[in-house]
Parts: sequence; structure tokens; C-alpha cells
Amino acid sequence: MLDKTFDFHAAETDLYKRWEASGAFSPDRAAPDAEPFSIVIPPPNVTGALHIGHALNNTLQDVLIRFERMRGKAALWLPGTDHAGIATQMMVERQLAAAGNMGRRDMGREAFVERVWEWKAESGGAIVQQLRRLGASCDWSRERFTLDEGLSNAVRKVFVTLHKQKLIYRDKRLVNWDPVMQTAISDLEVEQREVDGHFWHFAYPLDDGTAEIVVATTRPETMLGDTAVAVHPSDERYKHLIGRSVRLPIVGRPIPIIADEYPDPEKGSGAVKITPAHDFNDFRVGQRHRLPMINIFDPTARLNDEVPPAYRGLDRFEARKKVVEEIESLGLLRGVERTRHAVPHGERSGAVVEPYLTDQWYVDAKALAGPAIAAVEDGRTALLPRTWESTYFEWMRNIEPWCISRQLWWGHRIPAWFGPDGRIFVEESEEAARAAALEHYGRTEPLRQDEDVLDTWFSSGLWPFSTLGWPEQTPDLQRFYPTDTLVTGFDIIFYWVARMMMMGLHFTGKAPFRRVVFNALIRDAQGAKMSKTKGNVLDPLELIDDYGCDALRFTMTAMSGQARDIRLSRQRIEGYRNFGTKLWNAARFCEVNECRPVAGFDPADARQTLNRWIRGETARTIAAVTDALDRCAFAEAATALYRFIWNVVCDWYVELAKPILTGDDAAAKAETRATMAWTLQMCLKLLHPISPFITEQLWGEFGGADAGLLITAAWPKSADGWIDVEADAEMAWLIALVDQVRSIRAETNVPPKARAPLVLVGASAATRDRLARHRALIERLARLSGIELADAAPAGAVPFVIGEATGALAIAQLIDIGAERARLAKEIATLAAEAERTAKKLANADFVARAPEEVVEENRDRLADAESAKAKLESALERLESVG
RNA sequence: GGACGCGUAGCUCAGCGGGAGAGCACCUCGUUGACAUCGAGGGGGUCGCUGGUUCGAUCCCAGCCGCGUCCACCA
Repeated sequence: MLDKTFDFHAAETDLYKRWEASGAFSPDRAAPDAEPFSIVIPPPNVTGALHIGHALNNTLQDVLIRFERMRGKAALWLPGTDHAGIATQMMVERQLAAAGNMGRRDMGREAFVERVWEWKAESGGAIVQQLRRLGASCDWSRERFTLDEGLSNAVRKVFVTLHKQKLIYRDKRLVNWDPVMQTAISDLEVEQREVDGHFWHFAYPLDDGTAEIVVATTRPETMLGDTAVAVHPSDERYKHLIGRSVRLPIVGRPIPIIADEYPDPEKGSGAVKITPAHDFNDFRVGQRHRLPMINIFDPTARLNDEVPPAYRGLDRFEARKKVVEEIESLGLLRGVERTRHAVPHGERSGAVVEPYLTDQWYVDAKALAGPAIAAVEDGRTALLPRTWESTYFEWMRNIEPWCISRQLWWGHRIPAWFGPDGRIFVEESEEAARAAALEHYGRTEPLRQDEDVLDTWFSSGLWPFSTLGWPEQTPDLQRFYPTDTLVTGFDIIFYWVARMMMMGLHFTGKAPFRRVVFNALIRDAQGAKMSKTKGNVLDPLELIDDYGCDALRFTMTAMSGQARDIRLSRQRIEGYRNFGTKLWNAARFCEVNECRPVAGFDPADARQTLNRWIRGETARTIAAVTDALDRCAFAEAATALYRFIWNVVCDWYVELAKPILTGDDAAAKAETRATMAWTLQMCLKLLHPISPFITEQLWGEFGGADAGLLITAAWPKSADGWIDVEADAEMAWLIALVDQVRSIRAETNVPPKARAPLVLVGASAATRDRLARHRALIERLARLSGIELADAAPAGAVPFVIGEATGALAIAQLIDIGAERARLAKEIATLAAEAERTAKKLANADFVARAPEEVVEENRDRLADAESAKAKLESALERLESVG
């Protein structure tokens, strides 16, 4: 006996264990010739906790993988985690600080890295446990970590190969430097934030003192590193000064006035101070004019010995203040404006990023981008929704070199060794590097490995093939690469998707995915980003505890249609929890009424109109859900199931079946029991990918005698002939009739318990047949005391139109005649308006001539229907008047 | 500055060339043996504005207004 409600707490733990133990998560259990279907998980940060975005993203992946698994494919969902260089290192450093332990630099590299591994061993698995709570049917036996041995080999292989192909190189140029983390970061990791600031105008005197030139800056401290002032060659105000020089205030260094296209004469004074070592634009100007590049910062962005003694050791912001003060005291301050401008920040540390001149490793992304662009252009990989393709192209076509070295300790150490003379040996191992060095030098020389590690995204870029065993040609790699679908957030389209496309194509020759599905970002009910500080975070684990995993999953699926933002509220989840309860109760109904699956039952054999009808509705739902999931239109699948299960099966099929199930027609009863059990089975199967727990639980009762687990049951297929247009029309008529009576009763305030007689006027033979078949049912659902056929409606009866016939509810004594008159008048007005609109359309010769025939025909029918219905109600209204 | 997206019922959103939809909220009624985490019924919308294309526009095009996101800018 099923419990009154679904105890999801107990079921979730139990069922997940059973699935895992059954081997269902492994593609190896599928038939040997089964078509492969694979998904690689976007690896969550190993430090992370499951947040609502993961819940969305992983639910969709699980829906797909369960769907394809049920379709009989060898479905692999490959899980794993990312070492997340900066994030993890920061986290462990914070923990060390909080515990009062010595810092990273005092501990030394080896001890620190060991400490991170310890931390990973202790709590790094939290998120994979949390994925299990979400019901994720990943193949845990294939779980990978970006720093594990196999993936590290892949990383070294890729680095060395790209280096030999000259697609990785070392270069000294300006990078985005994070002075807090003390590392370079890539362009993508820089986030522009609007801040209040100032715009200062400084006068730089000509070195002969005859004039001054005014420049402006938001970063006054950089003037200590100025090596020129640039003006536009066509700028008449400055033409005569080009080639002369100014004396840089405070520093006293003479610097040239140069002509360059870069300054915009329209902006400010038209003259620009040039600080080649600390500004990306100035760097380019400096290169063009071979200007000295004076680096004035140390790695923590304090001023170094390149500046006058009074400034050395000052923090950049202290220096800024002091420069302004000194300029002012020298009488050279020519103005200050308050501004609000964008300032680059490190997205992880939040520190203001400085352009900084260092040696770093770069990937020639431009060269790799070509094939990645082509793969999307020619459709080998589809980005869904398609609108993301233009974003992808835009970025890929303007791609810049990718700075991949990081001055961190947690990550893949760069496989490069320096000889005593600075020569670099890039090899896959230290032994290989030594061999190469021996060959080069002709003797053994000491080698020093590059201290830096690789950008985390370098290893994640290899994820679709490194996790399958590459560079070894493993059976998994051969079977499951390329993967089928990647489901991920659009916020990492550049970081991750683009890089996987480039790396995958370069190293395997094949695009790593057939499709990439971008899911939306989840916001709170007001549309604000969820953040801990705002306190508007919805924790998926808490939601699972409160509403059950299926409710959360159904919510995620149903709302996944939104392209960019999903506004999530508890109320919404509650609604979908109720949907699960509805299904549960339908199953209880089946149980109470002994609707048990019948072995060998074929819905095609059903004879009852009701059962032929639900068979067709089921067929339509199977088609709709299958098609939607095929297209990754997850929300469409959820909506189709919600409607079918609630509004078709529960609202009508169950209600309509009741008289049969409690009646005496044994054959009809047996058929209906079997059909109902079968319908429920179809619901369970179709809903399983989205709501795996409740469906699996009910499958235990309704799967049939020797049914295995639902997770590996076969996906439904509908057969030709299940849709029966006769049955559909008959049920539509019946439902319309019941709806009409119910509506009139409610609107005219007939007491719910009162039973009224119904008279059908002008019923055709077909209608009489239908009535004969369903009389008891209609009486029950519409709460009628009886149904009669007549040539004319009785006086004072309340009329309505049902097909060719007029229905009349003889309830005059029960209702308010005034209310009824109003109801009729309103109905007539609506019909009149519709008739008028349609008639006008049909009177338009152009419409009749140019519109497709079926549209014209449809409008003719509509007009006829409206007019005949209107006529019937009008005559009824007249009779009502004569009575009243 | 460039690109993309969004403005449809009180709220969140579907629909995207031929009769305006769903869920929630709201109102009325309801203890008929699946279900009050429910049932029955109902009210509520010049589909942002202005033009254009079309026999016909919520849907296509242009412009405008409002909102959002990403990229670029930061002398």
C-alpha cells in the first residue's frame, strides 16, 4: 500500500544506492553494439559547494543522460572536478591565516602544495557527494581530477607539442598583474568595475621653461614612469613642440614630445603622457617610438628604486596622493575633475589590476581559433540557443594571445627548464629536458624548472579528451569522443567552451561536441544576482531537503527555457512539488482500484472509447516529450508532461474512468484497469529523466512483475494507429458538455449538491449514440438528475450550445433569472462580435482571393458556428423573457 | 563606442504571420472514498510607442522609449 504522501527523504537515499549498485550509471552495461552517447561534466571547482547554478546545469545533463540511457544508448556522463588554481590557493591561504598558521611564503612551496593536497583529500569530495544528492547518474568509476596523473600527462604533452609547433612561446610584454595574488592573469579574468575617481590635469614645463604642456591622468603615480608626451601630428596647437622635450616634474627627467596617431585632439588637452611600462596603449606607443620602458612597481605594486627616494616603498595609492600634493605644491596642478570610470579588477582577488611588464608564456590563440570558428560555421558543432554563435564568432575572430603562466603554486607546473645561460628546454619530463640540455651543451649543466604553473583553463581546455585517456588511444576515447552534448553556462563560453573547441580540434582533429547547450543564470525572484552578502541565496541542498529532489529538478527543467535569466522562488518549487504529489495520488488511485499492469497488454486492443482516447493522448505526449528532449528543449518536455499528467490524466481520464471502475461491466472494467496501469507506466517512463526518484519509487509498484529498475527501462515508443480520431471527437464532445453544465451551474449559483435535469434539443443520431454510451458518466460529472431528448426546450430552462444541439438545464427554480439573463446577453454579445469580425474578414475580396484556402474555410466555419450558436441562445433568451 | 537580448494578465514567463495562453496570485463555491500539497467556476491584457510591409501583424522590417548582459574604453 502506498503511503499517503511520498517520503522523498527515505526514497532518495535508498534509490540512489540501488541505482549505483545496479551498475546503471555505467555505459558498459549497455548492449555491445549500442550507440554511444557521452557528456562530460563541466568540472566544478574542487573547493566548491553545490550552488543553484550547478543544480540547474547538472539537472539538465542528467535529464539528457537518463533519456538516452533509456533509449538504449551506451550513455556515459563523465564526472570530475577542477583543481581551480587561484580559487583553491586563495582558499587554503585564507584557512592558514584564519588558523594563525604561517603563510604560504614562509611555509615554502613544497609544504604548501602538500597542505593543499591534504585539504583536497579531506573535503575536496564534498561537491561530488552533493551531485549524488541531486540524483546525478554519473559514471563515478570514471571520475577524473584535472591534477590527476593522466590529465597531467595530457597537459604536458599538449604544452610541449604546442611549443614545438611554435604555438606556445615566451614573451616579455605587458600583462594584467594582480598585485594581491602576485600573478599574471588573462584578459578574461579582468573585470571592469565602475568606481568614483578623479581626473587630474598636470602641467609639464618645457625644459627651457618657455612653455608648458598639459596632460591628464586618473593614475598620477604612473607619471613617475613617463618617458614621453605624445601629441597628434596634425594638432596645430602642438606642431611646433614636436621633437622638443619637457622636464618631467618631481623626477626631473627630460622626456621627448613625440608625434603619434594615438592621441585624440578632441579629448582633453590633446596631449598624452606616455608610460609604456604601465599602460597598454602607451606600451604600443612606446614600441613604435622605441621609448624606454621604466617599470616603477614591485610585484606588490609598491614603488621600486626607479622613482625618486621619497617615493620608494610607497604603496601605489599612497604614491598617487603624494604625487598630486607635490604637483600642486609645485604650482603645476591645472585642474581636477571628479569622474566615474571603469577600473580593472582581478575577478578573484578583487584587487585593482596593474599593467605590468614581465616574461610570461603565451598561446598563439589566433592560430588555433581558425578551425574552431570553422567547426561552428559549418555546423559540426551547434551552439544552442543559436544566438550564442555570434558571440562566439565575435570573440574568436578578435582573439588575443592567451597568457597561460601564473605565478602560483597550485596547478600544473610548466614543463620548461632553464639552463645557466637562460636557454629554455621544453620537454615532457625532467629526464627529457636533461637529455636535451646534455645534447645542447655537450656536458651536464644544472637546470632550473620554471617556477610558474599553468592557467587552470589550460587543463580544462583538454577536458573532453584528456578525461577519456588521451594521449593514449584508449577504448573509451575511441568510443566516446567526440562527445555529444555539452551543457554549460554562457558565462564561460570564452574561458572554457572556446578553448575546448580550439584544443580539441588541434589535437584530435575533431570538434569535441556535436552540440553545446547554454543554460541561463539563476537570479532571485526580483531578478537580482544571488550572493551571500545580499542573503538571497537559495541553497539547492536546503531546497532538496524541503521539497524533495524531484521538485527542484522539475523546477530547474521547467524554467530552463529562459535564455538568460531565471527568476527562482521557493513558491515556484512548491508548485512543482505539488505536481509530484498529484502524480503520487493518481498512483494511489490506481492501487485502490486495482489497476495493475497486465502482461502482454497492447493498448491497440482497447475497445472502450475512453481507453482509445487516452491511448492517443499518450501517443501525442510520447511524441512531444521525445522530440523536445531530442532538441534539448527541456522546458517543453516538462510542460508537456505537466499538462498531460495533471490536466489530461488526472483531471479527465481518472474521473471518466471512475464509473467504469465501479460499474458492473466486467470486460470494460478489466480493459480500463489495464489501460490505466499502462498509462501510468508511460507517465513514469516519460517523467523519469526529470523526476527520477518518485517515478522509480512508483515503478516499484507499477512496473510489472519482472520489471527491473525504471532507470534502465526502455523509453516508450508509440505505435501507428494509437490515435483514434473518432474517440478523440467523442471525448472532446463529452468534455465540452460537462464543462458547459459546470460553468452554468457555477455562474448561476446552482447549489453544488442540487441535481438538475438536462434536456438535449436537436441532437443528431451521432449525438444520441454518444449520449447512450456515456449517459451515466455525464450525469455523474455534471451532477445531473437525468438526461432527456426533446424537440423543444422546456420553458425557463437555461440553454447552451453543444455542437449541432442545444442543451437546456431545467434549473429555473434553482437560479437567479436576472443572473441568467446577464449571462446569456454576455454570451450572445461575444458571439456577435466574433461573427461580425469574421464576416468582415470574409467580405474582403483580397482576403478570400489571397489567403490560403484552408484559412478561408476555417473562417467560414467559424462564422457559421458563431451565427448558429448566437441564434440558439437568442431564441432561448426570448423564451426566458416570456417566462420571466 | 560595439554587439547581443528583453519589454505579452498583478507577478514570472510561453507563443512569434491567420480566433490572446500557462503557472502563481486574486475572487466565488466545495469535507461526492486518489489528492485541501486538492476540486469546480470566474475576473483580469489598445501583446512598450510610432511608422512600414502584408488580404491579414503580438509575431516580419525601420525608428523611438525603457531595461539587462557581454566586449571595448579608462591619456
